Amino acid sequence: MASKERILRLKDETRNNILAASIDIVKEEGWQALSMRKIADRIEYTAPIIYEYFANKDAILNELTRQGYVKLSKLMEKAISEHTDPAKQLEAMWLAYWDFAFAEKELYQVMYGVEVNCCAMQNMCADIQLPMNMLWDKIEEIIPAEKRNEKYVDTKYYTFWSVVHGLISINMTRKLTSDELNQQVLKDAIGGIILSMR
Amino acid sequence: MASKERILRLKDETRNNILAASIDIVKEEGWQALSMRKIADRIEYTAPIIYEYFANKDAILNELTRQGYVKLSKLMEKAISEHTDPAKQLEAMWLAYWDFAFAEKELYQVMYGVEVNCCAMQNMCADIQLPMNMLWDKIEEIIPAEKRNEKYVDTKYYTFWSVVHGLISINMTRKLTSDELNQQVLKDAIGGIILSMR
DNA sequence: TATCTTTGCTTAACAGTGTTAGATTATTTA
DNA sequence: TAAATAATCTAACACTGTTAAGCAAAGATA
Repeated sequence: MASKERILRLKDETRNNILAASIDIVKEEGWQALSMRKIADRIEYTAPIIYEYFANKDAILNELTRQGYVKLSKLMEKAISEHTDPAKQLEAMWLAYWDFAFAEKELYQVMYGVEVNCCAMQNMCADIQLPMNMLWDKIEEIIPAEKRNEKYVDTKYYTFWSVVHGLISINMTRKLTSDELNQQVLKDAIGGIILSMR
Repeated sequence: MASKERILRLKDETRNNILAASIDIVKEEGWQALSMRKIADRIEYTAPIIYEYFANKDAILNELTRQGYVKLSKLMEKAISEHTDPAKQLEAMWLAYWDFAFAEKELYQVMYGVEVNCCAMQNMCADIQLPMNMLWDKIEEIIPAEKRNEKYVDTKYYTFWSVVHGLISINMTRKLTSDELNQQVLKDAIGGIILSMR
């Protein structure tokens, strides 16, 4: 009767192998290269048996996403445990979040819907850089002459852009923020950064 | 000889039809539903003729991306023209950016690599909400009792998250920020928000 | 006008995708 | 050993992006 357990253990192993193969493929070739047949190749099975372990491809992504959040939670626990001051703890938690994003880039991508857009970022033409330049120049204009230098403008530019783009993409990928909250965050952040520049 | 021009005009029209059909499909069914054959159906041709106008599917996305940046630039010009104070102008520009993102949601998605992740956001399980809750609770802990209420914590939480996630995804989709700049933005923003809370 | 060439467009195909049904093999049970 | 069950594979379907070959109409040339 112990053989039942052995078999269950083997099944569990295969399930893990599927997940491990998936993340390996993604790390080597990117998300768009992940296919059921490629996963099957790695675990030395044919594609249909994957469906004995996961309902479909999305279910695999879902499980990887879940594991990503678990990993992130653990890193945050660790960050907390390394400090006593709550403010320091919070700072360490966000830095852990940052580090996680790049240490587990592929997981972060699927967790938060970040596409590595082969095409869009190319120096396709001037059009793409125009909005960025308009903002950059306006920021430069506002900064008092004595503080004004390229690095400072860059910092402010990316701070603005990060908070606005971040809030937009959070809104687009989940649907839990209220309009009122969005406006609050937006106005506060923009106003705050403008104040900090003068 | 004027017929040459007429024909060129017709070709240009077809090119525009391809782009218009593409964005229509995306608006109706999302980016993952966009296919060459579907585009061809809409413009009443077969798929291969699209390749007379665009090298491949990516080239269509690229052109839509470009047009997105042109639209965004115009909206920003308008924002500038409606104010005289530079700080007001800058604020209006970011608000124009925000409005554009939701008015032209599909364009924004392809311009900035935002995936509408059918799966990830579901209330799949507690694991997903854990990191968020940890951060939320820590923020609540830091805020002085007299200011502490749910709305305020929410605002600060989303401000933190937006700037960190925004900077991460900007880094992941383009490759132009330096490590030094990232750290500068990150530390400044986190430190700034923490200060603003107390 | 009759032939030749170019253009516009389609059909057919290739290699790949996720997914399912049916057949086949191997293992366990009686 | 025979029957029943489980594990696995083959084959297929309906898609995907993309390319090559072919056809039919239009234009140019003689």
